[in-house]
Amino acid sequence: MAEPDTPAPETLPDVPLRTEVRLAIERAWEAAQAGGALPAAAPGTELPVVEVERPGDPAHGDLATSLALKLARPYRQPPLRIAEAIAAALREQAAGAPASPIAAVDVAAPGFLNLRLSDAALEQALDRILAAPASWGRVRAGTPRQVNVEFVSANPTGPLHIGNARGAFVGDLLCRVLEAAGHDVTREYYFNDFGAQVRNLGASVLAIRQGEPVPGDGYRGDYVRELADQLPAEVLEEAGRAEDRAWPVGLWASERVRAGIEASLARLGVRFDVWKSEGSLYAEGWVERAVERLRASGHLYSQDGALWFRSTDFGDDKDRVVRKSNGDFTYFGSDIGYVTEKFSRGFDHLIYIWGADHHGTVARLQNAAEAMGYPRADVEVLLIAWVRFVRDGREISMSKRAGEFITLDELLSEIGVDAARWFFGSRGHSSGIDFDIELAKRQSNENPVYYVQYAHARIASILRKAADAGLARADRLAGSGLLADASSPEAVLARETVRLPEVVEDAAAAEETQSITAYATQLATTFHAFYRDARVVDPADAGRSARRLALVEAARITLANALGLLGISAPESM
RNA sequence: GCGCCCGUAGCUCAGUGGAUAGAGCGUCAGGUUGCGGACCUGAAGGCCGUGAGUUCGAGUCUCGCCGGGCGCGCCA
Repeated sequence: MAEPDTPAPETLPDVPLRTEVRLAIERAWEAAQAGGALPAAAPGTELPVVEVERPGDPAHGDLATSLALKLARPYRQPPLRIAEAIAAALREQAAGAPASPIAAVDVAAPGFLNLRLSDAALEQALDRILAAPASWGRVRAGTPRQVNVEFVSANPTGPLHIGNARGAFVGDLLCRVLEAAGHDVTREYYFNDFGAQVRNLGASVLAIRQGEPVPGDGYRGDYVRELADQLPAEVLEEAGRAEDRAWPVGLWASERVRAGIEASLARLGVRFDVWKSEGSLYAEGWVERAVERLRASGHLYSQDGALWFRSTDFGDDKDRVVRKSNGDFTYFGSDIGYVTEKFSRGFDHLIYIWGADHHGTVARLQNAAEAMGYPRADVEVLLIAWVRFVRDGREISMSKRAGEFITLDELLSEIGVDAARWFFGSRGHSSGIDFDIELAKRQSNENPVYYVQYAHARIASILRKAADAGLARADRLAGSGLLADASSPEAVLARETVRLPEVVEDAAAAEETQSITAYATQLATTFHAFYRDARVVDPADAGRSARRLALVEAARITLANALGLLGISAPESM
């Protein structure tokens, strides 16, 4: 086979190898069809799409597809025969294209196509990592979107507690993954500066400041006392003149609390692009206009002095009140205005990250969006399952009003940001979690996150050792013969290292991050095995050392970028 | 009662309809004259809640049942 022309690595398209292989299979399928090796599909049957997966057993090659099995019915032919026909077309294709990523094609019963990647393709991928490390793991989305992700959105009536942690991490991780997959993401925090709870907070602060008892449904907790102590004289004076004394104090207090929340989130590495206040939706007329839009299209009616949305027209159990008989809009009314406001900013996809206890309100939001003419699928709600926080076997209450909750800041001082990010990032958002604080503290030293970070630190140490020994890394692996032995430690590590873009692609498509933590753990394991079997720094063989240095540097970059995607640090030493 | 989510190893959890169901922790037995032992090798441990169905193929899809969680306001 001729030496393939290697384009400058920085100009290589960031197409995962898996995607190249999928496209090759599609072409082979078409060729087999056109060449008469495959019959016409039986009428009325649906043709499958080509899916390529990593086989669990390395003996089955690097990539595999069950396409032939799925074609058996439409083609009314044994799957093995179909597999052979596509395999033949693939081999012919690869023979005619020296740069083909496919080195070998095998057919396995009952009809799998098992493929092995070429050394040249793997080496090129490694060179691409070394040439442009910062962008490694970023992929081009099929259809890039302007995505608005709204999360946390806790009312600024008290500091964030550990119950808010999951939503904060899940939201931030999702944003990072979507960005890596080529989408344009805006992180948004929606907060209530408008309703009764703000006044309630103000009344509580005022009561404490004036030495009166806190109202029965008021807020307690140390932070309320601190606010009372810090309440400036001018706000107090203003309250004294106001008809509703709690209101100005509440506004002042909630802004203080909001700023505190922003600072807490910053310590988690979570930053928002937009802080949107509910009051601004009214001030700018969004709610009124959205309601008018629903009215004009016949989706509203009046009853008992209230204004109702015909949610049942869209399959809801009951209609929903938009404006109460006292003239105030409901929370749902604000939501309707907010949807239009978000779309007006040019987003084509909205993601809301809500606690599972809000699931009952999902349908009405999507129904209203649909009624206003927005695609239902572009108003997506991810429900985060409940985290049951336990200390010494006893559930911890998270009530702000009772004031006996654990704050986010306290949690992080106990287990650390990296461990917390890993904990939430490695679990699906829809399963309930029991979180035992004491257990988490004890296990934080055994946390897999340190295993991955250790692998990174170990490579960094090797690179330092190599520099001390005056060994340089190879500037190019393509054509180096590094992978000549397919069962060598080098080949195993290389195959694992080049997978990152596929993992990112899958994570973004699934809107989950577990695949990334799982991959990072796997890559760390593969590296540790490599470390055991292959000495990198060896002055007696500078050439081999140079190639291995390039390989472990590619693995290091991959580990660092995988951790970076999760917002987790990749230390040079631990 | 209705709706949504969940049920996988002792524990905490992964598992885009594909080949022998995985990881970490825990338990047990081992490993270092050399680049970091926060490491490595091996073992034990599973009727994937349960019963049917769809499929060439089901932990994954459909339906029923059992168990757990959360909702079912002119609250936010």
